[in-house]
Amino acid sequence: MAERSAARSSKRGLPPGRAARIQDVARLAGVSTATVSRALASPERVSPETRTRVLDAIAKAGYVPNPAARSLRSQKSRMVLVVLPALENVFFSKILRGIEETLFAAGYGMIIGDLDGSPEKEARFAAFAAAGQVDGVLLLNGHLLGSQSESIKSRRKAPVPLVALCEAIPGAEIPQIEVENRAAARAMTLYLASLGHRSIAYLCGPSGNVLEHERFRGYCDGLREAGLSFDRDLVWPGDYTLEAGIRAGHCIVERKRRPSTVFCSNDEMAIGLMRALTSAGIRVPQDVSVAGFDDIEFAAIVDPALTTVHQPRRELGRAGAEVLIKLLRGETVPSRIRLPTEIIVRDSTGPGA
Amino acid sequence: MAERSAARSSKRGLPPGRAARIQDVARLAGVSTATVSRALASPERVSPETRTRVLDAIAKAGYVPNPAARSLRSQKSRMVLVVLPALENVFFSKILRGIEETLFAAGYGMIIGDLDGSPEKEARFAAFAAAGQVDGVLLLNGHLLGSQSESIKSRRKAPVPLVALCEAIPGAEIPQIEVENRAAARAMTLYLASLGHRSIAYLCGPSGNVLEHERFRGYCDGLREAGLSFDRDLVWPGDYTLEAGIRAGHCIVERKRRPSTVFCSNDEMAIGLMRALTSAGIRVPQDVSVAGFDDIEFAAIVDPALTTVHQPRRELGRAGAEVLIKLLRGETVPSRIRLPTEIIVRDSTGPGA
DNA sequence: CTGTTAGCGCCTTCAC
DNA sequence: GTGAAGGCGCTAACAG
Repeated sequence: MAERSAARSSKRGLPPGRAARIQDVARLAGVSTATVSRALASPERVSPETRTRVLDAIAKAGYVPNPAARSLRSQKSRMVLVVLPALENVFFSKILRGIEETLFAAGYGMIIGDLDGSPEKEARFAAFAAAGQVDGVLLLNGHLLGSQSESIKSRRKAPVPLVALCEAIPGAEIPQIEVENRAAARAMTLYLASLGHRSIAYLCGPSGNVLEHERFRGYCDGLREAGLSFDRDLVWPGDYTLEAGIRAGHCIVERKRRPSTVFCSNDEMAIGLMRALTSAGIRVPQDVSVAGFDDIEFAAIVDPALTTVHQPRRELGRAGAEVLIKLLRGETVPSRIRLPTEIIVRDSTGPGA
Repeated sequence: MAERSAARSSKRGLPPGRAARIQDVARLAGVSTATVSRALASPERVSPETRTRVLDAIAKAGYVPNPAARSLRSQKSRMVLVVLPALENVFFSKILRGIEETLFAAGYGMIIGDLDGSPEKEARFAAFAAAGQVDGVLLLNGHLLGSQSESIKSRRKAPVPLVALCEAIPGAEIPQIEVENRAAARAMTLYLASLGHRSIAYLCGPSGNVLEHERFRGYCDGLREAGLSFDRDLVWPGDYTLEAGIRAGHCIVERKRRPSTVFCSNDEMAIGLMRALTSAGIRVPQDVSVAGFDDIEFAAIVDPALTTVHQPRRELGRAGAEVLIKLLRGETVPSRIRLPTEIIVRDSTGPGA
């Protein structure tokens, strides 16, 4: 191959059009390329004076190691793939922030894979990870990427370390980081009961969602402990969207026997619900109390401000990234981390009848 | 180097622990590696039967080309760096979505660089791009990355194509995509004037922000065209945060002479402002009208629903990504694209006194 | 402590 | 239409 062999000619000085390579630095410093490499990777293995010469040469040449070459040689990309179901969902932005800052500090880059409900995308991200394009994968989507589940089931070790964030992935033996969903939902239910509410409705997230399942179980736990009976009519379907909340609100308006409080399994739905109620002249919390889950930024801003379960989202992201980084370093990690939540009492909940 | 020469031994069948390489496929199909490569890159240059054999072998081997090798060889990474000032800012999520889907469709991956106000991060992202880790950069942060400005100033061509999104970068000769900020702010100001308002206050974004400057000029344009005089006392400092809106609200509460309407240069501030006003018993829009800018998702949900300027955020992301992709393909692109906005009239604005 | 050397896996020119 | 072979830039093993 002679494609660009001309550029290979070894004159002194830097050809202006071309990025500096390790060779250029080596010549400038009067050492071998191996020494340059070592001066960068393990400075202690190089004599101080040589190191200085090399670093000077690097600065003079404006040398930046070529990541593709590095990665081909070392079989490491120093990149992590973060897979999420819907990028525009505001719930993820703070988590992403926590992930990004932690990865960055450890010298890793973050590649975003937005699933967008498309199996084609999912397959390509799986292939992407399988191809060694990334050193690890952080899953925020509640399930493994198509082919990964097969390779895990078949007992062959996953090609890259996987860590699940937010939504536990049942059956998969990968580290999982999540908040205490069940305990939090239980605590909120108990809190509502402690206000005197006897009919506590529950607005569900999408069925089949693991995280949702946990929250629902927490709600049941809470009812039981408060001595309230479970009423199927008080459990309404939803899907975490504002619209689901609004729909649920309309249902309440039409009902004769209204529950005195509605516990929504996320804030978006709670906000939509409140909006529908107040538009119809039903006062929150005087007529109906409403509680949410997540503590998104706008929970504090809506009127009335929403009582909800606070999730430490940034910490969640940090914890997930930290676990993955440890895994990449070959350190052992806990198989499951559960971060505590906190009930934030605001103005959307009041005493029950 | 004998590190893993053992694994290099060429037996038939796939050693289970190792990813398939192009060699494996070539052997399986009984052709050379060059033919495999061609069958993938330019199928028409390979005979149909050979192609079939190769594709079968690829499927059987579960072969996925190694991106690091590809990228080292071709000097292309098929990755784009997206630089943004603050990942947790909900304003960016839909833009990111538009970017991601467009890049994905074109076969590019998206790496996120969250600036987080840290010069260190900025420097590293600049180095990252300079190192050829990515084929192009999409800037959402309103300025060039440190070293980039130098290399552009010094007339050396930028090492990778750059495209600016959202905030124009003055002086930099790179393609810019943005919404009609000035025209939109003018239109909103005229709309407020058309409602009969004579004292239209303006709550600013951070000073020095280019985008903010445009909006402010649009506000001035609007005042002039409506025959209203500019009043320095009606221009208040802000910084795009909810808190700034709340602070501005408190100021209004304390004033004797209140403006009849406040045009906030983003929705967060408008929402904070409304919250502060209603808490103090000032009614929106009966006592004071409030308008925002951006049309974030919650603008439609707050009570009263916010009148604001809608930005086509997803399209913005798409357009930016498309321009960058064209640039990467060597096609010519317009130096500036301005996407139209739309005034969304909701309930936070009413007739002026 | 430093230099020499052999590839990492792929693509592409050149030759047939 | 296909094969042979070199090298993208770097680092790890080995030798000194």
